[in-house]
Amino acid sequence: MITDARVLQPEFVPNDVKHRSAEVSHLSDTLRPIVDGERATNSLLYGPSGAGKTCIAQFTIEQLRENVVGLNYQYVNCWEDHTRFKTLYRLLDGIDSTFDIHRQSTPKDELLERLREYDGPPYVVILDEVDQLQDKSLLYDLYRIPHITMVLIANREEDVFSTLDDRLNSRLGACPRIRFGQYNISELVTILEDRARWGLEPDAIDTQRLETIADYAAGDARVAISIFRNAARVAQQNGDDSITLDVIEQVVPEAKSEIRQKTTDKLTDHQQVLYDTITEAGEIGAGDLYDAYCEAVDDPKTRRTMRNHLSKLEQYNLIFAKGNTKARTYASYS
DNA sequence: CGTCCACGGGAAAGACTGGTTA
DNA sequence: TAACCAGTCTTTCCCGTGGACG
Repeated sequence: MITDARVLQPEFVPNDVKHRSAEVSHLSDTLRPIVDGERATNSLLYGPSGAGKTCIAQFTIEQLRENVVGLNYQYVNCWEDHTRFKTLYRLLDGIDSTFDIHRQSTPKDELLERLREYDGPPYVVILDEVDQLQDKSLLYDLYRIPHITMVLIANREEDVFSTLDDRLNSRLGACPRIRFGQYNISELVTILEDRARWGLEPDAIDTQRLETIADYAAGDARVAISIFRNAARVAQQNGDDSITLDVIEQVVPEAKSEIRQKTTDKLTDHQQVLYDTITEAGEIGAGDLYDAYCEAVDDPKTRRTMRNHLSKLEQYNLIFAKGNTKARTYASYS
């Protein structure tokens, strides 16, 4: 039933994107100077998850590459590479300059220096989840490298700018910001229709079922595609020749938890214990939480480390904190 | 109103890890 | 093989905050 599994993958970037033409043209206008060999301004894409930010950034740059010979670009997920070193390393990787980098023999700021010395074609870098970047001064360093153009991506623009210092705010604060809203049901349906046409046999799924999926996804294209992919997989395993309503309803929970799972997989054991404890308790204060945590693990870390973990969990949108000082409590989503 | 104190979070020193070098 | 080192994680130290309590 599945004819092309690639188009069902979340990272698949289609040749043609739907419902985002305004955003695409805004971003490509911003990047246009590169076509004429001039310096383009940096930009920020922001909006809720599953609104198409990453997809549109990659799509637009792919388009740009058709017009600019040798244009280099690199996608960096600052969540996965949240330290200064890792982000820089990945940026150098995008221009194949990592071959002789060793921690030992490479002086401290050799990585940045090498980026500065790069004199190839223009270099467009996508910094996804840029609010997760540990050391924001890296943005300033990158800002000062003329041939690098940054496309920043975040959920909320204030997450980015509130953590920048003054000099960065005055520089990046003026950059074009492109807002992405949630998709509505019919937009999600057309997105899924394309994937169905490209990746499934004809008549494997009808519009009504796609609407059901879109409904469950609540505006999040990532969730929609995840439900879609899982439903197709289960239907194929069952030997069905089409995706039934039952199968869709069956995979909704696992599709949604799949996305959360991706997050919790990145947690350390100690962070996982904290997260589980909070989820179990529903809502818990810092003192009780630390006691429960010490009970649950053999070698508890200090309170300060727990606070570091908690703020990490909060950044990951796994938990949220209510109140500020003494009366603060932690609770988990879902 | 002043004191107390649990809490959050910045800064910096220290510990750990895994790969390099002599 | 042992000393070494950069990056990263953890701890220590510390200060500001704001609710509780007399």
